[in-house]
Amino acid sequence: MARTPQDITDAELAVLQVLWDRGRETIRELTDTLYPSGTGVHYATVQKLLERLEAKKFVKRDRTAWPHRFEPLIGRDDLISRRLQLTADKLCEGALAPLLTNLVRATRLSPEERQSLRSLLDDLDREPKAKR
Amino acid sequence: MARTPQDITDAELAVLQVLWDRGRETIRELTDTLYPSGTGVHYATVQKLLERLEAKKFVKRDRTAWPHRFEPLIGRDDLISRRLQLTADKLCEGALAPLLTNLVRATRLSPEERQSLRSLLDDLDREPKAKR
DNA sequence: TGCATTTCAGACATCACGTCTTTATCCTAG
DNA sequence: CTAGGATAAAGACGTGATGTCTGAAATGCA
Repeated sequence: MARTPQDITDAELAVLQVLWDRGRETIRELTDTLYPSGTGVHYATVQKLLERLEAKKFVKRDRTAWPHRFEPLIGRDDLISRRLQLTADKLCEGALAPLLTNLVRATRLSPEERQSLRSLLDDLDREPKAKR
Repeated sequence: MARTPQDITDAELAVLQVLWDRGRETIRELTDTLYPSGTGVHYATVQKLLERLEAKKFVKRDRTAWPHRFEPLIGRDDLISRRLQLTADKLCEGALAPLLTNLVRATRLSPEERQSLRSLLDDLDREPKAKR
């Protein structure tokens, strides 16, 4: 059984999280955020992680700026969707509905959350094929 | 950044899926199912995967039977829940609600599915702390 | 009792992934 | 314009996860 590498590894995700929070950042800025007490050894690590993320089209590198600036090409929601689909593929033959049911049961939804979920469903009723 | 091993690997999951379908099985039966054209080389592989699953408490080995019989200790829904929580931990600080919202948006819910989801929510309104 | 099957313990190869090293390139202070 | 510091680029490396396989001991059956 072939081993399938992860789409985004944990270390890569840590970098991505900072990019989601802060937007356009340089390697130096990212390194300082990720390793506040860093001795400077970690710069190359962040650099390599960004290089891999760029190769996988998850971040964009602006080479016109100096030093280069990086920004995410994938949003948090996009990644959530992707991970959910991967889970569905492995456990439900690709169907998302079982995940949905599971979540509704498992989540301790507050009345407010239930209500907002209902309005979300109402929205979907109203715009069956709208772009959002 | 420490690498965290998976709870259940892909190969282990393949074994577990058969157990979910068929219930109590021997290594031989599982091997024949997983490798229909198997030359018998795979027996030990399945054996090792079951050994690891047992060590992680995901399957139970009945040593009174001969040959030993295995059955799952974790259900498909349990694993779905676990994987969803892991995803939430990595991407939403543990909160499941964002996953739920994401799914409702992403899934092409038919009107019927929306309706059954609504009644599920109604159930939750009615039994705030019931056992199910 | 002999044989086939199963059990058990462990070895092994490959690869993912986080980290580090080295060299080339670029900007800027003086 | 040059020297020095920072950055970019390419690659090497170690550890560990994971799938697979080997060999020997144990067990049941003909």
